[in-house]
Amino acid sequence: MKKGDHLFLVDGSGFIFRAFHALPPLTRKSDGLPVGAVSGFCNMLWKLLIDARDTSVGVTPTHFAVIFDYSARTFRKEIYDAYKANRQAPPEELVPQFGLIREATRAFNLPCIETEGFEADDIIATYARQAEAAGADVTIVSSDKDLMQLVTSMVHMYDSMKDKQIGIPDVVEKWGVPPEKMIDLQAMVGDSVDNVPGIPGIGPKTAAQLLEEFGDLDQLLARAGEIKQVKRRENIVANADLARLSRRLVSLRTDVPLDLDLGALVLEPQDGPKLIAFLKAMEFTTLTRRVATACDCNADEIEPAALKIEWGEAARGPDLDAGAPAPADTGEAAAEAPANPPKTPVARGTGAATPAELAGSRIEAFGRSSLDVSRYVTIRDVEVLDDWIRAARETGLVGFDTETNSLDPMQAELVGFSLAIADNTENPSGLDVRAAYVPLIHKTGVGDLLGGGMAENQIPTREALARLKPLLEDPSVLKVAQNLKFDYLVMKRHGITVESYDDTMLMSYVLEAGKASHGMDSLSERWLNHKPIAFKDVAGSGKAGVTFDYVGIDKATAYAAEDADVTLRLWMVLKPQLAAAGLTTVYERLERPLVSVLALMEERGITIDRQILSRLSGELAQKAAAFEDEIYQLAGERFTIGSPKQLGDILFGKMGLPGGAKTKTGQWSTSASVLEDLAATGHELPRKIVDWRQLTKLKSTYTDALPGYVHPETRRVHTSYSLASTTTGRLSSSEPNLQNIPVRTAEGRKIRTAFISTPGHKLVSADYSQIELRVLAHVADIPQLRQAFSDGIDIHAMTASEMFGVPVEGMPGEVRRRAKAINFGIIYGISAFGLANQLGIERSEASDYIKKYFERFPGIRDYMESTKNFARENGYVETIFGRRAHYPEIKSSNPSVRAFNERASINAPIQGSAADIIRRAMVRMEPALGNAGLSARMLLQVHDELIFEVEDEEIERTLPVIISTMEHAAMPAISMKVPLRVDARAASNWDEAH
DNA sequence: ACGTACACCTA
DNA sequence: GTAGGTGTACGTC
Repeated sequence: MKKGDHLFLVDGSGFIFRAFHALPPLTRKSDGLPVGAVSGFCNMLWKLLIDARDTSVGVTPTHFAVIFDYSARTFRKEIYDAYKANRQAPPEELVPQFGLIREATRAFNLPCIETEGFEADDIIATYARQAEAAGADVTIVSSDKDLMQLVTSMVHMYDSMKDKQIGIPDVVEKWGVPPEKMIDLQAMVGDSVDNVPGIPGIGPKTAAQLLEEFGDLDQLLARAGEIKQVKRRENIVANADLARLSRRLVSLRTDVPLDLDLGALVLEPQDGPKLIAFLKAMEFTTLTRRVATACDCNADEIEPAALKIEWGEAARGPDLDAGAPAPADTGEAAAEAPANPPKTPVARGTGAATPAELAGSRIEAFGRSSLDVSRYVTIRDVEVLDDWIRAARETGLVGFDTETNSLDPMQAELVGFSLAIADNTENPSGLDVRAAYVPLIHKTGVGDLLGGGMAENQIPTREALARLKPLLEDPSVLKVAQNLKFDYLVMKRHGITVESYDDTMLMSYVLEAGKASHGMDSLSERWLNHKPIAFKDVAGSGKAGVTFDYVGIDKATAYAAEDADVTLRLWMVLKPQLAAAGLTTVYERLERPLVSVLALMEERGITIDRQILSRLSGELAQKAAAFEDEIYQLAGERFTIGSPKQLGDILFGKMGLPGGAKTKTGQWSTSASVLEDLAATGHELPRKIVDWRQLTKLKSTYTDALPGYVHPETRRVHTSYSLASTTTGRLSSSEPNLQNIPVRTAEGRKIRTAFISTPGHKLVSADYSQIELRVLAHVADIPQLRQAFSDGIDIHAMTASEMFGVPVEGMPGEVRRRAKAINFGIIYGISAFGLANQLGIERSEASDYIKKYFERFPGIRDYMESTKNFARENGYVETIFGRRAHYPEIKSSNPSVRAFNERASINAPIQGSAADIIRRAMVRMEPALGNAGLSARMLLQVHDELIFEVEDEEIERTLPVIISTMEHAAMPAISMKVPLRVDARAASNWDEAH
């Protein structure tokens, strides 16, 4: 084992315990063998392997072992006879499962490890320390506090049930002491379950406080006389020996003799048939199906394994006859991860051996297939609708699309919906798709003044939705949509929360960000060789355009059913490509879960105070008008100040001022920087233009426009986030864009005061400090940067000090400003031209700075070079989580196009990794708040900042949850080499909270 | 009515 | 120097 390797150590006994208690006790195989714990264990292990496997970078385990307790008789029992004496015998139905679980582990092709006389924890400790010494990272899959003493910067724990990483800060947060003091803390506190005595009257809080004061247990025992509280002092003095004994009991041994050395723990590929044979023997149908899909095996052709453990009639528990026994599959389903679509019927029967082959054959097959428009049907009564829904349930897969009368999902009314089903019983390659449209509120007539009544023979919306709801909310049926967030919101507003879904737009985004667009029409042309009917061909456009409820039902069916059909076909083409490219984890962890999170945020919206905006607008109008008068005076005529062309004529023509830069159309530029330069040479007019522009910009874009976005019913502003419109993985916000609300100038900041909390609440703003520079320090592994961030030093001052040899103390502001510009320049893929522009210095001087910078930080130059080379070789770059950003023009023969692509590909891993981190934080935020019993509502995201609305009384408890979730968001996939820092504040408006 | 250029707001 | 979105002017259809 070596540096860069990653060892996963699964606490098998802990897994069994949790699996047993998480599942209904009566889960049995058809012959009565209880298998609930086995089922839970297999599901948890499978999920862990899948979650960890698919990414090409980061957390991928290279070594893996599942560790079990051997027997109750351990060395601790020798030390202390009462150890674990309280422990009851395992429940009767668990006994036969221990052996099965070991068999299961071997069926997964994983080392199954136990050593006589030692507990699983000791084996884990031994392996963890050995791996750490070899320079490898370790993840201990357990949430047991007894293992927390092992946590270091290299060794983390991972609670797979809660998907929660436990690192040093989490231990400190939970117990009040760092991991290395956990032994002393446990020794003092004791453990009633394991019968570790501890010191009476000392709990975790007191123990942490005493350790803080005295350093460690030995010091405490030696100086116990100093403790003021009489009772506490007496307890400690009287029980000093018990505390020392307890310490021996809770200290994990790191010298357990091991049969297998680290090298033998190398993670082997799954043996599909072997695993399936075991799972079939256990009658775990859902997991069997899922594994078969992942391995592309045909489970029907595999014989169930012969089990070593049989369960005879005589051994049946009496409870089995008492009530109806639950089928084995029911218990298994209860342990499934909620968002995991269990059925992928069309994935089988193709004979493809690898994901890449499957992807290739799908592309080929679907590129040739044609859509059978004649089979599209209009559903006009519930009986037929029920038939379709039943078919969807049987297939476990359905294409879904909504039709509405507005592009704004917060305003849209549901006009109809369509379903597409893959009929794979006749055609195993899954090409046979049938689709239907269900019109709900189509009108007759053209919607003019005469109105036009409701068209006939439509299912009442209420009735149709009552039928549809169980399907959309059924976790065992996978719903496939294009840009699902829209449909998700529309359905949510109709009381339906879609569960188990895939989004073809997001799949395309993960596969091809930067290379191609992800709209349905272009996806269809690209992958299906089919041009779908254009919306404007059914609904018209412009003045002649109508909303979809005024489209005739026949035309609507052709359009809408086709959308569902195309979506389902796209899914079949794109899904295997994710696996083939190793991008499933990116899609499942960074994209798909954000659909519901963002939908929720958009639905919540944020309150704006229109009075404040209206007052500001008036002030801005007055000030702008005053400038206009002065501008006309100075220009000697009236003109359209907002027209760069007219302004250029005045400045550079009539007034004869020297022109600076040119725009790309050859006009003289009138940009702020040009005008600033002119102002500096003593001209009055340019300065006034700049000021006028600022005022009118604020007025038109913000104070005048924002009130128009207030929702008539909610009275709040609901932005729309786009998940798939940037190359790097950032979100974007529009209608209105709430990611560019002014903050830089005092005048602009006033607009932020109009974003307010509802009564009894505050807005909380939490933002990452310097996240992109921290990511840079991590990916380029720059010692000085890592050190500075670890020490909490001003990073720009440090840079300046390194470069110019100026001490940080008393550094002139200008020196720091230059270093700051350079740091930003680095992130943007620095060029001498750009840096010179930014700093207002000569290109040659900027060039010298860059040279100097690279001398001081050679690792940055290396990073940039290797990133560019990677981009040239692969056509894309990757974030630390494996997200790809494509730059197909990086080899352009045009030097400026090429240089631009090089800078962008240097920037993308940095910007994109930061974007991935906050995405992970957002995905975890809702459950984190929920688990903490907090009602805080996440409202907005602004790239490195999250804004929440929090009840006044909950603010104090909420801030640490938000901060911790954000700071630990990279883990466990990535252990950052620099800490992430988050600042958070609460106030009644966004300006003060920020 | 729609598209492009320019300018300018954010991280 | 990176990544976005929007308003205005002004061109084309």
